[in-house]
Amino acid sequence: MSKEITPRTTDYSQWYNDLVLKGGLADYSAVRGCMVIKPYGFALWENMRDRMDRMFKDTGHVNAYFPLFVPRTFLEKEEGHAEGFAKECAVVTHYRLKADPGRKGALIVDPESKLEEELIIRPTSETVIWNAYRDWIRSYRDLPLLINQWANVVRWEMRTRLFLRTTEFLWQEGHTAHATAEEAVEETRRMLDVYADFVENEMALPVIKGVKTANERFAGAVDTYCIEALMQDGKALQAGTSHFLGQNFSKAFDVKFLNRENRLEHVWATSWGTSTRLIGALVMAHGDDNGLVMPPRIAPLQVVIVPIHKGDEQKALIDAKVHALMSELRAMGISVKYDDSDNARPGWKFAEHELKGVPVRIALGARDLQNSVAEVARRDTGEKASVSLDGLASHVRNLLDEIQANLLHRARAYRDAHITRVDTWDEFKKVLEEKGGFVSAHWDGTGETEERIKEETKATIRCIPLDNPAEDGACIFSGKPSRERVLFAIAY
RNA sequence: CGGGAAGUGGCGCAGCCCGGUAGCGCACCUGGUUUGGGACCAGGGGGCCGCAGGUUCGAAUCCUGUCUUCCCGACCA
Repeated sequence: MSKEITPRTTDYSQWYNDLVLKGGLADYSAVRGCMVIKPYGFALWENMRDRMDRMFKDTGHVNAYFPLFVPRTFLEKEEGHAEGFAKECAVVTHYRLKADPGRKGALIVDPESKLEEELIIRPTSETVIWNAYRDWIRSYRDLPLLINQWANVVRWEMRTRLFLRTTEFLWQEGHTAHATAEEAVEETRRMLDVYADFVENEMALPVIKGVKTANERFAGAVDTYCIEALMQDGKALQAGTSHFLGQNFSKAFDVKFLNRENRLEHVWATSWGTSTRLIGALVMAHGDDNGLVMPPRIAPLQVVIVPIHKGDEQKALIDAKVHALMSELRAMGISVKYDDSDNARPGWKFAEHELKGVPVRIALGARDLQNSVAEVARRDTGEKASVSLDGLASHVRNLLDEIQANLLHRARAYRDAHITRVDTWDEFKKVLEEKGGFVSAHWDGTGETEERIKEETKATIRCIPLDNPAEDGACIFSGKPSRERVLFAIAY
């Protein structure tokens, strides 16, 4: 079973699909636009989820769960929100089926079961949650309310791609309520930092923190902050968002609290989310033509050991060494698998584990045993080294750290090399066409200009970086004065 | 939702034009030999030909519809 992977240079999209499908992360399903997350992909998601969940809890948040269904009238309450999501909602209109009188065994929607009010399958949960918060919040003593939810959501997209954009996807959404705007903004920024921390340090993906322009803002938000990552094809991908919602939802759902002065005020809100889309980012940022490359810290499997032997006597000797090594590694908290199945030969196993992106592979043969060494191969660079069995476990532990650091370093070097400062419209178009990546350019601050640029180049403003230095200049498109550069890119 | 392509054992494909009841490689099962980068020999199992209609004595093959996927566009995390 040779699993050919389309090289990136031949067809980047196909390469991505090959990695996801052949790497065993996910599969297509019988349902349009929906995918099956397979055990290997789900193990990855679980690792990501667990790390993030810990970080949320460490910053004072608790988990809860709200309904999948949103009454239509809820969605209507916040105007911007309603407009933003209306076009991509799945709607439940009936609650019962019945036998089709015309076709034996067939079912039809029972027209008698029409719902008085349609239920929307949540595209996000602001409305149901704020409707509940109204009853939960009375005074400033109830604040801040810091809640997160792990859930699935549905957005009826026209065109789907595994992990990057599917009709249903898994995510986490934090929804917090605060007594003051300052506190809510602080929360928005804190969670953005948590995301950046997670994505960079666990996923080894460098991100740029920034603010969205009005055009790119979340429907219903006052400000949308984001982390933007760069993929190997030069396209940007939004890896997480954190919104300052102001009082938009508390006003829409009439959520008030008594402040210390005994006066009623609307509360201030935030919401923030990351999704299984991050897996797509991971695949596209680190993968190569041999398959996936998993960052050690979230890899479903960190180390695989492959025995190489002739006959059972040799195998027994290798087994003994391997079992000792495995206990040592496990004691260090490292996940390890002994791939001693007899139905595949070493070469096949090597290729398979490379496809799956296992960070470290150890091959142990009779020859190695004689020399008290093992062959240690790292997935990120493909390098192989002969390493003494003595102290091998701690060598591996260090190597995992090194791989993690190298992946981040490599991705950062690529990212940094693909942030191009341009000052003319010709340059701007040229860089987008020929090089890709982020283009740092002056912009006059108007939505019209942003639109025009998008029409002509497909590039959008990914963000206005948070640590952006002030710099006087002229808008790349209109020539009007500008006070700072913003980051453009063609995005996923 | 428009334009293009594709759906045949688990995977990759041939067969379709010219209708006659399905084949190849890999994978799988059994036995044996093997094992340092995708092993070999022998034997064997597995297919509603995406689904639904229609034409026909007979449909993988012709016709109609429909579903799913890919690529490219318009919309979005």
